[in-house]
Amino acid sequence: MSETPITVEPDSAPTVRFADFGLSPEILRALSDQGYVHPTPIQAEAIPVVLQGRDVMGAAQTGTGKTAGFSLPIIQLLLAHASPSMSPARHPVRALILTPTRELAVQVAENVKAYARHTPLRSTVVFGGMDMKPQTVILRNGVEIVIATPGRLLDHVEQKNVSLGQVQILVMDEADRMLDMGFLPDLQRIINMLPKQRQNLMFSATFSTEIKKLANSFLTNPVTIEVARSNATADKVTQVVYKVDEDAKRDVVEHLIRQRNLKQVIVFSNTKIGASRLARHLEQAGINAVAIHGDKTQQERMAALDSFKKGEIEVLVATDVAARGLDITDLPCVINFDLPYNAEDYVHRIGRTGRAGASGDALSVYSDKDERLLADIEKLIKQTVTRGTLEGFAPRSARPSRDAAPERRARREPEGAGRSSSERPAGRSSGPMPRREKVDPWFLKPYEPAAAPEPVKAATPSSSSIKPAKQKLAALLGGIPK
DNA sequence: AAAAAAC
Repeated sequence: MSETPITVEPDSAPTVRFADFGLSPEILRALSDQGYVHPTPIQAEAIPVVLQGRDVMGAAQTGTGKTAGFSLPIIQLLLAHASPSMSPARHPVRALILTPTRELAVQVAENVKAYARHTPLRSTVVFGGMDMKPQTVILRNGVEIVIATPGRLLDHVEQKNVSLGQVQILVMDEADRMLDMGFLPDLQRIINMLPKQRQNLMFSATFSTEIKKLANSFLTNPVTIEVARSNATADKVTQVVYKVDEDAKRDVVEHLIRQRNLKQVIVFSNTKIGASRLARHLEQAGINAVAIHGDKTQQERMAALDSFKKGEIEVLVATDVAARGLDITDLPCVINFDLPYNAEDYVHRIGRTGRAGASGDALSVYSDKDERLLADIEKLIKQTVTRGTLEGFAPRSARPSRDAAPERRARREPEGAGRSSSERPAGRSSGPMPRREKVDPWFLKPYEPAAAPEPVKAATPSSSSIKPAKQKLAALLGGIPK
């Protein structure tokens, strides 16, 4: 058979196929159902190691195919090794996969279900914000694989809907995110319920000191798997930042969406309220936009994601609930309405675009006060981001925004009073005043600069602000039994 | 400083 030779990278390994791993015919059939033939790098590395029963510490980001990297060998292991015959339960939980967000749990569960579809293995997903009852029925009927967010899983355990005493394999997905989100105590409680003898897989986007400590405390002699850091993916993403007046950010985002005629874009906001307001602003401007964040009901969150994926919605305005994990593929563009406080999150956010070989744009708007955030980001990604200029954008002069919250509008001083936005106290736009008695609202007083524009403490290391949290974490980590 | 996650 004479094939036209194709260009191959000089030292690329011979092409591996899923069929080479000794996976069962049922699993291979599920893969071919989906048209998968060749594993991604992390799958090629992880599958054999997991099949050997080894613990794994994997550094991999979303979009690398890590879900299949752990779920395929797990399914294989569960098929190959029968459930312990002593088990009183007919279908004890044998594999437990924990994720930091509900949407990620759903997504992982969909994958697992698809890969296991031709096997007798049952799986289900449990997470908060939804009725307990349907989950309870499924758990009580018995499942081998559970995908869960920690809080709701503990709830089910307490109600004796599920027992974790037979778990053979534990997966912690997005472990760094779990730590960020303060899941450690829950994780600790869950881990204490599992058999001491088990296989552990931990995946994390970063290899921070905290993650290494966590790995040391509950992985046994793990194999470390690391695939290319996402900094490399940034090559395909064209990044531009626009410095604008803080109060003009919403209009600028609207402008960018119109100017570029964007039909599928995620806009990231640092706050839930900011996301809601921006979505409403865009809606009122005639752009089909929906907000997704943790204050929305689970039904709303799922509906938003669903209709965005279907293309019914053009703009998804999201908090970092959507920064990681969500498999919204190949977006042409991502916009940061706020620069993220964690530079790492910038990488995750822009990772929503420029995937699978496609190119993408990551646009960010920021204002004076965010210079430090931008500097942190550029330091992390080791490149300077292009400063863009807005063409054809006409700022509306200090126009009171129509969509201000009613209570805010009521407090707003009569008439524009011709005060430029830069004169306003910094706190105004960042949230409502504390609802306490004897309020002495700023708008009743003549304006004075807020406590002298904070002197720039050049000597302060950027990590100082998160040190207390780190110490607390270290204390907790020390408390995990080996 | 804010986000997420159990009721």
